[in-house]
Parts: sequence; structure tokens; C-alpha cells
Amino acid sequence: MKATPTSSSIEDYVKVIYSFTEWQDKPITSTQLAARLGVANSSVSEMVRKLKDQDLVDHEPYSPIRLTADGLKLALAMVRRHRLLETYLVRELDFSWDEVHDEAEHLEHAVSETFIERMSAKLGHPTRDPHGDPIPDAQGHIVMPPSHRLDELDAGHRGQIARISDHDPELLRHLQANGLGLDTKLEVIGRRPFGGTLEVRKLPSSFSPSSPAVPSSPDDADRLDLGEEAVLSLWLVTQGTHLDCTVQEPTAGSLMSPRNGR
Amino acid sequence: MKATPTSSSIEDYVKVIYSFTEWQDKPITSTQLAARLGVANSSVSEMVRKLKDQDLVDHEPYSPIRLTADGLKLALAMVRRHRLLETYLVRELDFSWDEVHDEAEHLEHAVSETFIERMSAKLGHPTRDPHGDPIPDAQGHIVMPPSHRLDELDAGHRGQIARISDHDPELLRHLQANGLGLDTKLEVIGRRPFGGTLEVRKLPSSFSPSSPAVPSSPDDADRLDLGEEAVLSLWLVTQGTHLDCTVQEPTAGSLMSPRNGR
DNA sequence: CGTACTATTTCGGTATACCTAAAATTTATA
DNA sequence: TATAAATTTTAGGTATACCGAAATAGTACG
Repeated sequence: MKATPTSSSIEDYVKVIYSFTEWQDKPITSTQLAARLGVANSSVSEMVRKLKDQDLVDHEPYSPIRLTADGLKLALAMVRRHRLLETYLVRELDFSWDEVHDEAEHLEHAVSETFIERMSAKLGHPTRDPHGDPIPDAQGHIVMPPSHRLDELDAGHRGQIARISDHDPELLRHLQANGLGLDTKLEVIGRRPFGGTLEVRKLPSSFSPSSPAVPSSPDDADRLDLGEEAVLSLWLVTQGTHLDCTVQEPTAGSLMSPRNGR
Repeated sequence: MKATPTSSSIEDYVKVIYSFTEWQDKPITSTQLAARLGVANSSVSEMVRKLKDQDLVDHEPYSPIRLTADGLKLALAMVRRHRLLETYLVRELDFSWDEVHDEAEHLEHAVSETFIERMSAKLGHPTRDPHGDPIPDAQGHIVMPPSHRLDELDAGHRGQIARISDHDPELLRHLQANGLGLDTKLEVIGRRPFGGTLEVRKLPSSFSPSSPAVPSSPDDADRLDLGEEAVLSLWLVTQGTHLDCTVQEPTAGSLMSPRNGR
């Protein structure tokens, strides 16, 4: 089965299905999809049937939903749109970090391919957006930085913030107020038992992992406690490896394995 | 009756109703509306009923359709969006004159008020778009240049191109190829009987109406014949008066009289 | 001044994308 | 392993915005 009519709802469904597996690989369920889209479960069931008819997803009743190669291609095109738009809004129209998401959400369905490519050119073909998310190229190739979510790291680990989830503008403002942004260097000091908080220390941006001499400032105003939401929203690149890459090939028949390579 | 749900269809209807009376004052009929929107007459009848319920138009069955003050306010907001977007696409994203219309048509329904105002600021709050159409300000005030359509002018009239209808990208490219653009100075030489064509002469841009000495170059390569479509798509400002203004007040209870002031 | 013609509206119908409630299936637990 | 609980699907229904065909109102002219 195949058809062309790609509505903006279809674009949203496919994008959410993709996003779910971008940083972990369990496929999404109907209920999770419904929650993320803000629609009823029954709406998802119907829509998934339609997506299946158009060969955008694989789905057996009562099982999770996976993108086909075509679905992945469409999803990556939408993700490209979204992330380029966010980057553009921040760089060219003085939008702040926390304002761009909703605007991009609407624009991504309205702009032409021409618009997207002109915008990408104007920006110098950026490869990551203001939150650190990688931007697929026009062919749908995406390079995932080998980052780790803060809750996976133990005391002593050092790294640079590579990605900050953009779903909560509140949190973005909070982080910014505490001096945390993309590329900020951090060291994990320790985990507070339960409650999900983590103690970290900001490292001077001059600090380089190739000079592992610890610039331990004795008593430091750079210590911070991060709450659970923050811990789950921050990803670090832990190597000196600044952009170690994995190229995804969406045109291949097989699905990508989007998990980072270590 | 009043309600808030302003869909993108409603926005289109209201915008087309407004546009029809922007340069002449006969109100639009159902059939004309249907033709311009590319929908069936029956669709217009239904939709006009809805617009009336929302107090956006005045309409008696079998009569033409007029905007109410609320409708005019919405229309001017949409026109502002459209024209700012066109200006932005040309100035910031290297779109050409003839490409912008369709793109703006989609974007105008998707962008936020914030986006519009940031864009306007970035552009230095322009007052006319790339085709010469006036851009209403954020309060819905619009300044109509006192221009005349080329078909209303007689031999000997001179002026500057103030507006070029943007509905036919073909025509825009044709005019550009013949060196005609916004602010090009012209003199009407004569009318060819029937067939609608008009002979004009390009004047050097240095030519000023305050020095009415005719710089009559004897045999001129600057003569052009304009076909009917071109004649109906070009407006000239004929005075030295470069931006003589009329301010429309859409919040007033009465409808504006959008015809230029002579 | 009535009839033919045109413009406009009304009347069923369609497609998309939702919803709630009920039925079916899977999973978890006692 | 049977039954309760949770998940997922189906069934029936809503709103928007279209359509074509039929009915109705207005206009034009012989």
C-alpha cells in the first residue's frame, strides 16, 4: 500500500514515533504515542491503521509501533525542519532558547522545501540545533553525538553538555539562570541517594580533557544540585572526542539503530 | 453573535473579501469569492453563514458580502502577515519577487504574533512589500499610496511604479526582464486601440517631476508595449507626492473607504 | 410581464481527525 | 491458571470544510 497525501497530523505522528527511539531503542506503544500527541488512545489506533496503509509504520494489533524505511525518511525530514527552524529563530529572529519549540512546531508543517534549504544555507548548514540535537541533512543522514544522559554517569565523570531536552521551557530558563548551557563543562561530584538529585561542579570552559590535571578549586561556588527533571534532561559528551559520529542510513531497508555507539 | 475560533479557512475568506475592495469599492459577490478561493459556490454560501455568525461579515441572502469592523480588523492582520512575510522572504532569504506569494500564503496561517513583530523589527518596520502593496501596522492602520492603475492614465502622464499585482509570477518575470520594477519611472505615450495594449517609455531614474523639462530622447530604445494583463497589473504614483497618505481606522464602527484619495 | 437565464442557496454526501464508551486482547496477580 | 487489571481496538458520533445536484431568488429581454 502506498499513497502520497501527507497531512500535518501524519507528520506529527511519524515525528513522535521517531523521537521516542532517538535516544533509546524500545519502540513506542499506542498509549505513549497518545500521551505525547495529546490525543485519545482510540485516535491513535485509527491513525496508526492509516499510517500502516501508507506504509509508514509496521504494526501488528496490540504491539508497539515501528517506522518503516519510508516512515523514517519522512520523520527525519520533519526533524530536520523542526531543528533548522529552531536554530534559525534563535540566530536570526532573536527568539530565546525556550520560545522556539512551539513556534517551530507550527512552522514545520507550513514551510516549503525551498524555504528549508535557503534557511539551511543562510545558517551555514548547521549540524545541531540550539538544544544540541543533531540536524539531519537533506538526504536524511543524521550524526548522533556519543553522549550519555546525566543519570547514567557516576562521580568523577567529566564532560561537556551536548544536549538539553527542549520539552520544558521552565527547565530551560532554570538551567540558564544557573549558568548551564550547551557546551558547559561539568564534573559529576556525587549522587544524593533517592530523590534523583545529583551534585555537579561547573568546570571553566578553558578546561580540556586532554589535560586531566584536576583544577580542584578547594571550596567552590560552582557546585550545583540538579533535580530529577534536570538530570533526565541533560546529556554529556564525556570524551575529548568532540564529534564522534555515527552516520544513519535511512534509505536502507533496515531500520537504524539510533542508540549512540558507546 | 461572536466566537473566537479563527481557522485558516476563515482567515483566507476574510482576506480575499478585503483584497477585493482594496483598490476599488464594489463589494464582492459569492461567485467572485468562490472563484478567487478556488472552491464551489455552495462552499462559499455555507462559509459566509459561518462568518456572519462570528460577526466578521454583513450579508443578506443574494447580496454581496461586506466585512464588519471585526472582519476588517482580522483581514488587515492577515494582510500585514502576508506582506511582511513576502518582504522578509525577499530581503532575508533570497526569495525572488515571483516566488514569495505562495510561500507567504502558507506561512501567514502558521506564524505567531511574536514572530510577526520580531520580523517587522528586523526589517525596520517596512510600510510596503516587494510588490508595492502597503503593509498595515500592528494596530491595523494602513496607508494607501494615491496611485492609479495604468489603464486609467492618458498619453503624457508620467509617474513611478507604485504597485505591481503579485498574482501572476509569469508576468512578474516578464516585467523584470523588460526592466520594469517598483519605482521605475514611466511616461504613457499612447494607447493602441483595443487589444488593451499601451505604449510607454521608461524614464531615467534621475528624472524628477519637479523639473518637468521633457528629456525627450529622439528615437528611444526605452519604448515598450504593455499587454492587457500588464496594463491591469501596474499602478503609478503620478505626483511628486511620494507618499501622500490616508490613514484607515479599522476599529471605528464604520467601514473604511479604501479608494485612494485622488 | 412572463419566461428564460444566471446567481445563490439548500440539501444530501465525503474525507479528515478527533472523541467517549464498550468490547476485545494482553498482562499481571492471587 | 483463572481472574482482575491494564492496554488496545472497534463502534458510533462530532466538527470542519469541502463537493455536486436540485431548488430558489433575482435579472434581463422579447
